[in-house]
Amino acid sequence: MKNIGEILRELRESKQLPLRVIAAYLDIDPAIMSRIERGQRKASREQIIKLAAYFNVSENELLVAWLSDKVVYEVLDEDIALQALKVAEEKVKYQTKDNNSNKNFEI
Amino acid sequence: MKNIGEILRELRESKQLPLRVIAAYLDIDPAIMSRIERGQRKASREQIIKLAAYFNVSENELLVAWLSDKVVYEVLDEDIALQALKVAEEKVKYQTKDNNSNKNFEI
DNA sequence: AATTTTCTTGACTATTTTTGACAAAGATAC
DNA sequence: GTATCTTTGTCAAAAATAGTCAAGAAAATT
Repeated sequence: MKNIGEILRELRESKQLPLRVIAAYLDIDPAIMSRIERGQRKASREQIIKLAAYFNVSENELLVAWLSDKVVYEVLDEDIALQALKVAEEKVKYQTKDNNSNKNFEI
Repeated sequence: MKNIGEILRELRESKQLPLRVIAAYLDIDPAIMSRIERGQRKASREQIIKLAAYFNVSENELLVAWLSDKVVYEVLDEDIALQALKVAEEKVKYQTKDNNSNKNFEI
């Protein structure tokens, strides 16, 4: 299962493009793009969407890879990671079924 | 499924304690504790641990409630939330089985 | 092998987010 | 109706994030 950085690097290399070109497209420094591909920086949601369009790949797939990476990063050093993810799933399911219960996530 | 704020509030009210007391124990302003209970502020990991000890409840359970809330908050406005959580689970499982593969989560 | 291009990294800055304090207003309890 | 408790708005400090720039390392080209 690839993380978003690996995916982006493979997409770019498959087109034989230098970081410079992608970075210019996103209007950021190549240094940042390098770090994103190596998993040292997080891409923003908007950057992922632009990249999906650029590479002409499924926006959803790319966003899932990106968001799941963010989640993994959030729980990674916890040994209760899996437990927490399962509970989070329950909470998300519950919330989407009953839209009224957004009550306590107002942060 | 209760979120961490509800849990903390119920614990406190079951002991009939004012926010002031818990806040003093955590060395924060009661206003902050109020917001934590109402889900408007995130507690820190350390605060949760202290509270588990204070209320004499399972630290693990409290941490799971807390961490899953954080995860839910991270994915909440995405309609790919569930997909992302499932992928995140896979990634976490994979990572713990093969410790070598921390490679691309170095942020 | 030398040169050019690309990539990576470290140091620095700016911006945004988070965290907490304080005070005032709103509830509740007595 | 006074006192206590809770909530909310605003502000400042601290921390986290996102970016630039430049120098060195690696890779590709000639």
